[in-house]
Amino acid sequence: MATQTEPLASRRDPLTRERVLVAAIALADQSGLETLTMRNLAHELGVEAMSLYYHVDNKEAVLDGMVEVLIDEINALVGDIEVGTDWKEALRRRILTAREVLLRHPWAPGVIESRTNLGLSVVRYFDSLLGVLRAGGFSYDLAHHALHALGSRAIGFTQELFDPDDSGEDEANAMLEQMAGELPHLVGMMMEIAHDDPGSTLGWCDDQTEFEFGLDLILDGLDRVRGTA
Amino acid sequence: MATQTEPLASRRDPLTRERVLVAAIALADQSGLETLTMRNLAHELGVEAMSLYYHVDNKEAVLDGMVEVLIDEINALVGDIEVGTDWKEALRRRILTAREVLLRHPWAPGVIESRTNLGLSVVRYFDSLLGVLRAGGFSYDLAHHALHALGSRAIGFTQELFDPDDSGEDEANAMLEQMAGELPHLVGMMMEIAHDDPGSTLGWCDDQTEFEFGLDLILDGLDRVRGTA
DNA sequence: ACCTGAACACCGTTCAAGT
DNA sequence: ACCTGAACACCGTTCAAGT
Repeated sequence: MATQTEPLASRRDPLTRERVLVAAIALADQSGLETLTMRNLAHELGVEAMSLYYHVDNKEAVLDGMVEVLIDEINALVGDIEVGTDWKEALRRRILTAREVLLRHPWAPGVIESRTNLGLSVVRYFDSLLGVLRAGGFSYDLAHHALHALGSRAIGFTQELFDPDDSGEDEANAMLEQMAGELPHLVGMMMEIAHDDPGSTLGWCDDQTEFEFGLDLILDGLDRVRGTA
Repeated sequence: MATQTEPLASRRDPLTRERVLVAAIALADQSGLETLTMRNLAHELGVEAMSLYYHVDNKEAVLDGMVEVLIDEINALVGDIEVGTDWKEALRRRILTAREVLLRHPWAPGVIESRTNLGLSVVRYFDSLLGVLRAGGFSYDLAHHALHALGSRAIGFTQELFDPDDSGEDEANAMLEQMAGELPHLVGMMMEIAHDDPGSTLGWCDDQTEFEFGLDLILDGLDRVRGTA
């Protein structure tokens, strides 16, 4: 326990690429991606902004590296999951494991989707998914389609179009009621939900439930086309 | 035809919110989203940057408005599609119509996903999808799950994780070959593709085919759970 | 009502210079 | 080898002022 109380890295330790990336992740986790500026990041490391450029090409490289660190973490967890017994379960467990990691880093989905080309760790992750599919009897061609069909779900997230945890909930409800004539099905749905579970309207979506519903829908679909083709 | 040769709007016409949004879309279409700055946009309209703020709250409002205009266009096209004969076909046609519009505006997916709350036009679009599902016999609850399962596919796009049209293709191929030992399934897939269709490796994905494959997989899946539940 | 000039508080980044 | 200070070219945005 004595070693635990030591600081992880003294302010006077020389900077490394690794330390920069870890600090960037911590900063984005705690304060949000919009406060991740080169100046803030440098300040967090007890250094001037320009020092970062000695260890990292530019800000894009920082974002690339943050994703890399995260997916490496996923790869480490996912490597222990056995392949071959049941491809659907093996894939499902990998994806839900990846999701657990990403859920701890709300900035990750947006940053991942903004990368123009993904690094080696993501390639490794997809190679392992491909391995599961192949072991499950998929042709390369069908496995390729499968990964496209899963899309970002393959690494454990979907970008929700309407994010409910925002403040504009009451406002949105008011809009809906006012538009009752123009949006008949939407208000019908809201009314049924209000009836079944009074008090909850827009905040009722359980992201994890929806994610697993969609995931299982696709996995079951793939199982069927695998049998057909 | 004489009226056609007249400029759409004289430089001296007073600015309107509408003209700002249309110009913003045109600028993003032609030069990419990164060149859509308030200054550039103003210049395009023959005006100073600060004049924009008289018609628009801020840049976020411009982006909101651009999405709004786009989805309104989709709604107009989609309104003519009949409901009721075959829900799957009706939904499919709506989604593929939306996709056709979005494909003309490469910046749209990213901007849509970056909105914290979507406007009325998107709500209207989803109401119409809900209508199709209801007419097809879906309960509100199942229809709700269905829209979540479709995610951004419901408005016609998926964010591709690896976008192939970029310049780094040869580089990526070189990486793959070097990593042959570590990425057995990926190189196996590449080799099979190279064998079947020599010369094409990373650029082989047909986005439209993959989109429709995934879409049909989900629609078929929904058809089955509808029967079950 | 509609537009502008000057200015502010921020960015990421370069470059020559320090130790 | 590693870090810094000053400066540059950009952002979005405010505010008082012009017509």
